[in-house]
Amino acid sequence: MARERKFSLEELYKQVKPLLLNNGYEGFTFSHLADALNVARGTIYKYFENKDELITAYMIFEMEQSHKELQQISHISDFNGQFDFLITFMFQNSNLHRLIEIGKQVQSSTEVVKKNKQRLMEMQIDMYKHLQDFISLGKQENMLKPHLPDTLILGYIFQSIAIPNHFGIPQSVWVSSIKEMLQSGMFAHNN
Amino acid sequence: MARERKFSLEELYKQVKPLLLNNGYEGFTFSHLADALNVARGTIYKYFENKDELITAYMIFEMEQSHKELQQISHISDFNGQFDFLITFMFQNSNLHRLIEIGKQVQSSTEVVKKNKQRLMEMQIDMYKHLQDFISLGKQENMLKPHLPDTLILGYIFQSIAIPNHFGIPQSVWVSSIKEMLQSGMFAHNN
DNA sequence: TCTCAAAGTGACAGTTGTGTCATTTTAACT
DNA sequence: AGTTAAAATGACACAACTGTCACTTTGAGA
Repeated sequence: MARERKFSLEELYKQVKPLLLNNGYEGFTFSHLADALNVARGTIYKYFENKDELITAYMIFEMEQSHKELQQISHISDFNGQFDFLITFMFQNSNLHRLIEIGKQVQSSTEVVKKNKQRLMEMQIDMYKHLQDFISLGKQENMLKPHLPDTLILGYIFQSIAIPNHFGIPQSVWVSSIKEMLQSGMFAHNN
Repeated sequence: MARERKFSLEELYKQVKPLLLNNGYEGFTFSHLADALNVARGTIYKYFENKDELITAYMIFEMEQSHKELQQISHISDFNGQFDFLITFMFQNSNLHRLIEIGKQVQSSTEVVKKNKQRLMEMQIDMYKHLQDFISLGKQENMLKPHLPDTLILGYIFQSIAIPNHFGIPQSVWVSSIKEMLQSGMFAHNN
């Protein structure tokens, strides 16, 4: 007996993404989203109590996809393969980073929001565990410098996608340069 | 015949900084700032037409200080000295980065705002020139790999300050690890 | 001590966003 | 064709921020 919905949750999330990335947490409004969905603002309140609930729910959705993708890393046996996989993963999920930053701006208000934030936290820890295994493998195989802090190694890999390519250097050059930089740094080894 | 002012521009800027860093562009309001200064909101309008004008003016103020500091780099003759100087500079100006990001959210509206943005742009270019010289020197002295794009090298150095030190690794270890990472990467050179 | 202009105030009108809810629309199922 | 419950709507009350401006306060200088 139910009337057909004008939009699915997936469609909604798809609209949320650019709005959130372009306007940030504070700049994101139900009005904008309603416009993007060609729907009255009130309608969205049928599915989400408020902005924080919507945003955290969206983040979980986005995270779940990335998480699933990243899990594939454990099916690769050698370190070099994992390293390549991780670089590719990063470039394919380049805005995940910014979304996480935006997510930090959500103040836990409702019980639901608290639960969502909890869930997100768990997912991040879980992802981190996978990456930790990657680092461990690298150090075990004597591929990574053992004295560098794990968190710095991971941080470096993740930050590298955020480097702005202002001068439009071709993607292939850019990516291979980043790989080289991560592996052996910027100093010429002439000494 | 003028009455004494309740706050100086410097005092105002000092209050702007945390408000902007904590709440972002959209989250920054004249009300908050007025509260922080113990002043009526209307008072601030005596000095700034609107939010964009205030924020860009503040950015110029902040930039000028960093710029002056960075200029010292040209007094250092050798590349290694400049490299060390730059790392120190970055850590002392760790939020400059975020401020520039926030600055990008300012839509040019007034004529004054446009001028301020223009001025900021020029300062950034000027700073970039100094850094460009640094890279050139490094390549000339055969210290830096000649095939890596200059903008990537610079980007890499600047991103490194943004790596979150979640696990509270001691500052000295952190900084020296970052230096090593930049110089020779994360791979053990065992082949 | 008086003057006066700069500094500061707070009330007003306008805009934008929030959350609610009584009402209307829709289509699947009798 | 009629029923019905989910889906959608849009108006309402409220809150926060913006920009303006007539007015008040203040203290340096005549």
